[in-house]
Amino acid sequence: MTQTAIGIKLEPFKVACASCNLRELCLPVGMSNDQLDRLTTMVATKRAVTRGDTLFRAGDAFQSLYAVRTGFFKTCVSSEDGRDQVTGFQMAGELLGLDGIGSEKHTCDAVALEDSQVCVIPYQQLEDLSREFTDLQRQFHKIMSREIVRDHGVMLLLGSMRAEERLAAFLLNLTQRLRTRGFSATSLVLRMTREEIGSYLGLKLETVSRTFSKFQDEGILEVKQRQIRVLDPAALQALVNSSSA
Amino acid sequence: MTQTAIGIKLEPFKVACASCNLRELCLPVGMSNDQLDRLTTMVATKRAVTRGDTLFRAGDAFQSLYAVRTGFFKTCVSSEDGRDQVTGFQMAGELLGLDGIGSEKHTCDAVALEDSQVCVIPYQQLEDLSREFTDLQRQFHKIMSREIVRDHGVMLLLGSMRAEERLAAFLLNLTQRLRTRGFSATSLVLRMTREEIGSYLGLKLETVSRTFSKFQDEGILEVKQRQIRVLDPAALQALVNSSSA
DNA sequence: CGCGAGCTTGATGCCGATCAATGCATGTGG
DNA sequence: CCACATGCATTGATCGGCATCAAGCTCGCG
Repeated sequence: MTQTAIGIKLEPFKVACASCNLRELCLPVGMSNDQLDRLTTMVATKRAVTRGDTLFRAGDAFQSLYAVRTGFFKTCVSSEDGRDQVTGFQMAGELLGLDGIGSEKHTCDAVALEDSQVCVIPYQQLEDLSREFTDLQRQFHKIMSREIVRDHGVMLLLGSMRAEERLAAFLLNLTQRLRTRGFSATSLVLRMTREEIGSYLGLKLETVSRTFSKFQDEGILEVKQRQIRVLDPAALQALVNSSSA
Repeated sequence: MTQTAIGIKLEPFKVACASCNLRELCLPVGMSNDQLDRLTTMVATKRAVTRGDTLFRAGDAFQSLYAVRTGFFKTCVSSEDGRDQVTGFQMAGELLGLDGIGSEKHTCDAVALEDSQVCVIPYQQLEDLSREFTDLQRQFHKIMSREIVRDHGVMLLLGSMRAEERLAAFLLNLTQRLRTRGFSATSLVLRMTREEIGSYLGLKLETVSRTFSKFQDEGILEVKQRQIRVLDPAALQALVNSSSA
């Protein structure tokens, strides 16, 4: 591992997309071995991001997308005044930086919530390669589209759900994504603070905390700081599905 | 104009992208004349949608994107229970249907709020053509990326703004987009009901109505049902920029 | 061991939801 | 052309959920 002048760690060794355990979640979905080799060459650069550091900031020139290899990120936007909003939490296999394509500048901050590693995907090269490989093109478009759909889901949550419903939806989403990655669906460690959860869900940290406590009282969760055990997933699901109207 | 069996009006005549007054807002940005001809061929099919009718519904198979040529749309998602949320309002030059790429099914309803016409963009052909023309590829990616950025802005609004700030942001966004299209930035006719505005902004229709009245009392707006005149745009801007914290 | 960041819990207040009535414009059928 | 229905908007009164303010508490770490 070498260290550049500005402190970004670059790893010269290759991690082949073909042998990455995230290949079924990430860009390479559905690609042939030849194509995977080309993709591997494109994403040769890795970057380590220490907990608390930013991968990119709003305003930075947009050059690359990033695929989370290990670790956990949040993205947040902020308006001219101090207001800011967590727009998402990203885990292994998920892409960061799609917001930057439109204006050729990043429009949000991406912050590592634990020590993390990302594959750097130079955008120009991704464009070139996706003109060659229709599967890559298709997959990339799908990823962008799913991000839009995900955002619409968050809008629904922010626009029409009450605090308990929001937190239930958040936890179900997290556990589902962890399960997809082979982790337990019932036991998890939150990587983010109550305040960050609150920002994402449009709630204050006290409300998040109270709602965790309520869920615990009701036997839905076991909460020990950031250690969460889901005792009654069906109850969470019922909350999300129960129209408050 | 012909009429198909299922009542969709198809217009056989061509409207060339090259001579469309929306070409600087839509897909063709930056393309050469040759490329524009190919694009024109691709979007030969037009479709008319009567006020109140849906262009597509959640669950419909995804085949095409749509570019609004004339008229006005809303898109809305709904959860299994009755809850639903307006996720956007689309006017001339804007694309509809990006949500469908990810799952090959549409995930929201697109409803015409006035009699409208759209250019049908067969997605498969768009993929093919954008492998040929890097400008088209680039522009398409930018449009998707901007949709993501727009959604993040809405999340910020829903997550951290109060009612007045939301409505002010909404009005500023509308007037800005109208200005881009050569319309007055001060005088506008709302195409949507108070309830639809409320759904988009995460407010009840009564709150929207009260806030309009408040703005009128304060001399910021003149409100006559759906006829709006913006008397003091700076006041709206100040509201959006004033951190409530 | 003591500091501090983050979390919990309580008391109070406010913004926006809810419930309810009225007003206003458009359209329809007698 | 009027009577009435219908959909949308306005306005008022009340209520409730979440924010806010304010203490303590927990745990990791120097």
